[in-house]
Amino acid sequence: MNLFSDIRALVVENLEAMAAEGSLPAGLAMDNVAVEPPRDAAHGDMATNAAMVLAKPAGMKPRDIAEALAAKLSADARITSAEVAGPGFLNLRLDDTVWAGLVTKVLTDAAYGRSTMGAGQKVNVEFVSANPTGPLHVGHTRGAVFGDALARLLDYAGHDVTREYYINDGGAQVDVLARSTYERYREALGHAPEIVEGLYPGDYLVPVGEALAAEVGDTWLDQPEAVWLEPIRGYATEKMLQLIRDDLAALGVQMDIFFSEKSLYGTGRIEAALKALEDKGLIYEGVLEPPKGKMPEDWEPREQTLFKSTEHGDDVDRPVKKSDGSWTYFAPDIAYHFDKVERGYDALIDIFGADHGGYVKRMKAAVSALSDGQVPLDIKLTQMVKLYKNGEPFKMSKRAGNFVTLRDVVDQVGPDVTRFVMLTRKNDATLDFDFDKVLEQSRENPVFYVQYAHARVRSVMRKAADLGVTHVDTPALSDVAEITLAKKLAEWPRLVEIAARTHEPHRVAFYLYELASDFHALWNKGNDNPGLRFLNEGDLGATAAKIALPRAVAVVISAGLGILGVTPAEEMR
RNA sequence: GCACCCGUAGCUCAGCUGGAUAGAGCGCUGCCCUCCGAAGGCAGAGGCCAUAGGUUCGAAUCCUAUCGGGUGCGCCA
Repeated sequence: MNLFSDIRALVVENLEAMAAEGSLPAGLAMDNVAVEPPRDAAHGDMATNAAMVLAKPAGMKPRDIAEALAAKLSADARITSAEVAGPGFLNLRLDDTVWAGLVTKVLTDAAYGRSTMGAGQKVNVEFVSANPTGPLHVGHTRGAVFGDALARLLDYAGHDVTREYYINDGGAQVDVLARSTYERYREALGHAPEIVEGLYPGDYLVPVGEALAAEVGDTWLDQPEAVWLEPIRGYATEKMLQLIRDDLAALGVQMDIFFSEKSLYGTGRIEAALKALEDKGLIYEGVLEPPKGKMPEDWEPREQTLFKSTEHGDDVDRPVKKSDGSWTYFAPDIAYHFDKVERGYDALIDIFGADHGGYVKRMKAAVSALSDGQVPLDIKLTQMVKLYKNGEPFKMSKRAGNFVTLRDVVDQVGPDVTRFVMLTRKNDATLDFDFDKVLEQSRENPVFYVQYAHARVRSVMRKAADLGVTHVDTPALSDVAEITLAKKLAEWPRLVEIAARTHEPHRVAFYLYELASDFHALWNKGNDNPGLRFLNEGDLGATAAKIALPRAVAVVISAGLGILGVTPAEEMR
């Protein structure tokens, strides 16, 4: 149920009645008719732009349409007043019982806020997809949180969501991993490791080397690389993947599919994907122009196999084969996305770090070409996370391989705080993450503020139970603070749909903050006005009615936090 | 040089398929605890929405240009 779409339906219904009566031309498009919460509460509870939108096509004055519509709408029991305002807005006021009914709805309908707008569409969300060469760092953490929250949001809005991780295990970097592991293996057998430039220096490979030594003994010691590279690569990659899985689990992220890049090689799948493009006349041999203004030092014109991505919106065509005939990175990526298309998803979403922004157009071009424009691909970029400690920038020593890992963050502040904070900024805005401030317990910290509201409600519920109030009655809402809060609850289903449509889970976090704010305001009003307190020891019947509103607030906060992947707090400690 | 993202209060940021007088926190000023959790709340001050044009009933939002910041730009993944 969505009160705004209910009222919009009512508006449209009456406009159509007007058309039937001849007071409006027939056949007008109603698509742009909107019913929205007004920015200013003085303008009523809801406003519709119907008269302004229809004035031109109808060839009528907006105010004339608005007044005729107002007269009709007033007949509905839910609407207490309909006033024409400004250039032709129609401001609607709803009966107090509507808000009370809404609160009851929140408490009785477990699906309140869920949307069917997804209509069961199959959506694939690919995120993190970090190279399996080490633990996840802060940047990956943001991608992981964003992707998982988006997946939860889409699920909540009625989509059939698959979470997927693309393992880059086919390129040179897993060879580097193998060599780095080999040195740790030698180290475990009592030899000094030679971590030369270009190898991964991180000590997270030490236990891997030890485990390997324990398993195979000295069989590979002093053996040529050709002997051990492949088995160690497989071994180390598997270990790294396990590490990554554990890291994600610590954050509360669970992938449905781990897709191996390697599985695309030697199986004809890359060839098949490129064949599909070739059949559409999008593959050719050619020479690219050097980029203007920034001439690479060693530029030489060379013929390579190119994908005509410009046919699908890219700026230049992109190579799929290097001049030596081997695949570029882009080729398996095309094959991977081809696979996703063939698996029958209705929509694809990729989440990249902002440093991969240059790949957006070519990837979209590839999917557009491979699906004949049938499968939309949305690519969301997550911006950098800047770390701070006590207001000071937090320096990472990359040289020693000591970067701040997902584990570092989760161990220090916990998964709930990590997740919420990472969602308090739009995905394409840089995020400041201060290890101290995110744990601060003040209004400044949205995590705390929202959790505090929830904890306060739970506290009230515990006390109500102590008083013997076990049921909840229909509330009688009269004070503006109560009505304001109920209206905020009414916005929830609408907000879910907007957030899901725009692929922006941060909107949920901001909404929860606003909801908490309205709740705290009502709470404090109870300090001055005992009639607004939720508990009344002398009147348990009144208490049963009064606790409906806060309880509904907790229900929605809990649902919203669920989308963010955050556990609601029962109490603050 | 080209592409993408960003530019909103002193600071950090929201702002709905284009809607009315652009919002919140921090900071600043002044208030509210014999009262369900004051870890909160109320009120005030603070804006040429980078700049200049355009589209229309209406623009922070859409288009063009300029300025400023970030990211990326064939045989790296």
